[in-house]
Amino acid sequence: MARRKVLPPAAAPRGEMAGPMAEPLHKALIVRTALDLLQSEGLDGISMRKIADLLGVKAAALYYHVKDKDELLAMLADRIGSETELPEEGLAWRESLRQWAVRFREALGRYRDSAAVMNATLVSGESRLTHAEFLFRTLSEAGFEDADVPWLAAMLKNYVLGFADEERRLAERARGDEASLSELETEQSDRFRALSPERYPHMIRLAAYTVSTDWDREFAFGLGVLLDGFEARLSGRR
Amino acid sequence: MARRKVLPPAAAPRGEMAGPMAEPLHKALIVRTALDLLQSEGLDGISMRKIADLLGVKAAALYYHVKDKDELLAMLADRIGSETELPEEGLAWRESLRQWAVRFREALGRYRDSAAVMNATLVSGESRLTHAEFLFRTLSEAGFEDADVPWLAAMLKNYVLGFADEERRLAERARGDEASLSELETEQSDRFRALSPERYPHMIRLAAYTVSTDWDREFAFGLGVLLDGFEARLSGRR
DNA sequence: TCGGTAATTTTAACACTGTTAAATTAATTG
DNA sequence: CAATTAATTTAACAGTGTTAAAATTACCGA
Repeated sequence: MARRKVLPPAAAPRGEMAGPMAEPLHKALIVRTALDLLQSEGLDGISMRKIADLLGVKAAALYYHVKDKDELLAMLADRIGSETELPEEGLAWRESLRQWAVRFREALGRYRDSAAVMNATLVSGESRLTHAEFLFRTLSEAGFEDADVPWLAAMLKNYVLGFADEERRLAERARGDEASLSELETEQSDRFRALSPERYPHMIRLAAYTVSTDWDREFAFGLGVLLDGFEARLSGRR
Repeated sequence: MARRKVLPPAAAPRGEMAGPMAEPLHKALIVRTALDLLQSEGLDGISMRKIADLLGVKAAALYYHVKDKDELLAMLADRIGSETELPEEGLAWRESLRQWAVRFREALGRYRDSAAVMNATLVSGESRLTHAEFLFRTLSEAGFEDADVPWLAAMLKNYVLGFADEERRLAERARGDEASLSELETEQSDRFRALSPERYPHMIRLAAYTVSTDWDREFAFGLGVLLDGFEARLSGRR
């Protein structure tokens, strides 16, 4: 009564990274499939049953390899984070942090709802811990006070995550506007047309800048602002 | 076959705020109940059926007054936000933004998972729009360039939300550690004991600062850093 | 007061969700 | 080949958001 055969004999080269020598194959396969599903359906579209379907397996089988859906999501988050390469050694702290932020955002940009996935899970995996350690070390060696370092690190991380989320939100709204444009009459941003110009004059005036925008530029801008703040705290003041 | 009687005749004074003259009573009641549930069970514990139970009603009844669970959550977010009083007129921009951030955080602190609720919903309600308008106006009148204003506003908002979320996360972990302390042996922070000191030396050294901490002080610190960044962008550079 | 209409609420169901225990099948080892 | 372990399925539980149709309640004019 031949069943499936998810790479039973071959595969699993073993020893490429050694580490805990842990699970050789299936866990990674599940994560990869879940990542595909994340890409095509978004975070809300991820369910154990759908992942199992994609693997040609019943949902309960997943629980032999994975404890929880939470654990699975944490693994997803760690895989996404793991695509961020740490900056080379020896850079000035500001440039080092800047590069990290840029690359982290790039990694987030490669997957749908990635920021939401990161926010929904605790830091526990290898790669995310490594990143935290990098931030802590860089800030510490830059001369920031010990008590401040964790908060500065959190600020930088949250800036990137917040920006990525904002990006997604606005992109989604843009998509929604397109849809309602070809479906019904409304010509510009649905939501903004409804605003009373007397109550929200500045919002209406400035809304344009949030629509057609150069994301890379704006990300760099905000990052510069934040790092300026860091720098102010380091030299002089306090 | 006498049924309930959710304030049928009396109540609904009408005219206290006029506005769209809209729904007089039930919508507000549902929101209030949902807010209670949020307080006692957290965001994950909120379900239409539980809200209905608390009201002595079947779940489907809610859909006569409310379109969606999403709409309901958006109303929750707006109610939470509405407890932030805007700073008085005439303050310097920095002090004005500082006060807004402090008060917004206070409002978030009054409800459980409030940051998550804000993040899970689009800005659409009265109060959140008013806050956005306030930020836009303040930044605009402070002299920041039009194109930058929306991003600066987003940064400030995201800082407060990110901090509130971090606060909740760490508080939750602290609670988890207490539990495992009285349940099993582990003496300090579960998660950190497991970290290899050679891999994550800085994290381990600095972890202490994230445990027993003065949240108010740290919030003010980060806020100062951020506003320093704003200031640097305004005077001098660029 | 009665009857009809409109405003609400319930009943019942659909199509999902995460998760577990027990039974079953496949693979591996002695 | 037999016995043991590994992996998967079956079946079920308890819950989720949401909708259509039926039942009920409230209201309002005749």
